[in-house]
Amino acid sequence: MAGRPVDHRRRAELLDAAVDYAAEHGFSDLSWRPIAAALGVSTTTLVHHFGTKEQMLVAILGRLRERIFVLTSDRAAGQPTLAAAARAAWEWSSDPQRWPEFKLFFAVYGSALQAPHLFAGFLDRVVADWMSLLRDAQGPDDDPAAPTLVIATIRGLLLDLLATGDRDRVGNAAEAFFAGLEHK
Amino acid sequence: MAGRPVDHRRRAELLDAAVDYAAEHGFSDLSWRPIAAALGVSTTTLVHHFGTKEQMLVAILGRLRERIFVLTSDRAAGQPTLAAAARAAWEWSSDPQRWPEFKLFFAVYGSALQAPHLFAGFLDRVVADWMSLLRDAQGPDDDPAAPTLVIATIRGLLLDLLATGDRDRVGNAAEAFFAGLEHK
DNA sequence: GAATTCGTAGTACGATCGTTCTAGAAAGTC
DNA sequence: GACTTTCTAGAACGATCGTACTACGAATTC
Repeated sequence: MAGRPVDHRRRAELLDAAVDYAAEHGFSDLSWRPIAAALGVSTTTLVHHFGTKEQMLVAILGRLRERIFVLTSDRAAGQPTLAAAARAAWEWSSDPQRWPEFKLFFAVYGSALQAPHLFAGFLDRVVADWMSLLRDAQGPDDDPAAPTLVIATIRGLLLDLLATGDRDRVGNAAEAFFAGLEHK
Repeated sequence: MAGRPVDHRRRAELLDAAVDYAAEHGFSDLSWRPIAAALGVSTTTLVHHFGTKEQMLVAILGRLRERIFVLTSDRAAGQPTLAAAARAAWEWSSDPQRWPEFKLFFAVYGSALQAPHLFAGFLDRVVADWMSLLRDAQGPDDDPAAPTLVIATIRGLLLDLLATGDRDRVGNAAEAFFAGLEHK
């Protein structure tokens, strides 16, 4: 009865490569053939592993969100205060090495806002994940305004940084924000 | 020598209709034929007024940025303090009636981050326009950190609001931010 | 009214799109 | 080795894409 077993590792490998490709070549114009060519496989292989193109987009965006969240939460989780967690998250996120990934993140975010039916899973978790992470660092004060503000500010500053590349101005603004968080 | 004069009003009319169409149907999958059908014209007419599809995208995003900036600056300009200007900008921007326009704004923003060569004009002005607006309200204190933070926070809060629709939580966070701005 | 330019539409071309079909090699169980 | 399922590739399909070409009414100058 059994036959060849499903190779989950292979799918994960292709998915990560697809995320890298999307970060480099953009998210809005993805199509089977160029991705397949870049990954050194046939389009049939991608179709076999991901189904339809829509399903592949959902898989890419899900993996991207997971990658960013896991890496950021490694740095932000376990911090003693909300301000410390915010500072840790910012310092990791604002590294120019992360820029392609975050440009892709905001491209996906924007697309999701205009196609909520397709990207419902992304929109559901894109704020909630971070809220629960930050509220762990927040301590007994359970006012959701503070973590909401931290998420919004970090993302807004990233949008500025990615658009202008002005690390000095944006970095100073971030520092002012964290300082205000601590003296409250 | 002269012939029929160029009808600039006609182009502006079509462009505004195209922006409305993009706000309703999404930015990433725009193509001549569906837009033309929705606007009740032929694709040839659109090509005639806008040139190539890339040029039409640039025109759409330019007009969108202009529309949002003009309308917001009507409310924010002339405010006595930075906090007042920020509050005015937020109160106008967060109105659910504006959501489709801002979803399009962030979709364009995300696409621009991944195609900076195409959307350089957008990226150049998307922060600079607001900086100059807010620094007028800022008064003698010319530290760019404060207006940078205002822009980032408002945009980050909008991202949250548009993704979650949670007006209470995001509204409270906005209020906390403005209160902090005033007592500084 | 002749000449010229603009606005609009219809048609057609080649390219690319997502997807399906067919087929064979690979990796398991019995 | 027989059997079954997965993985991969190639070819082909119909649809849609951006764009160029042709043509004609509208608006203006001379």
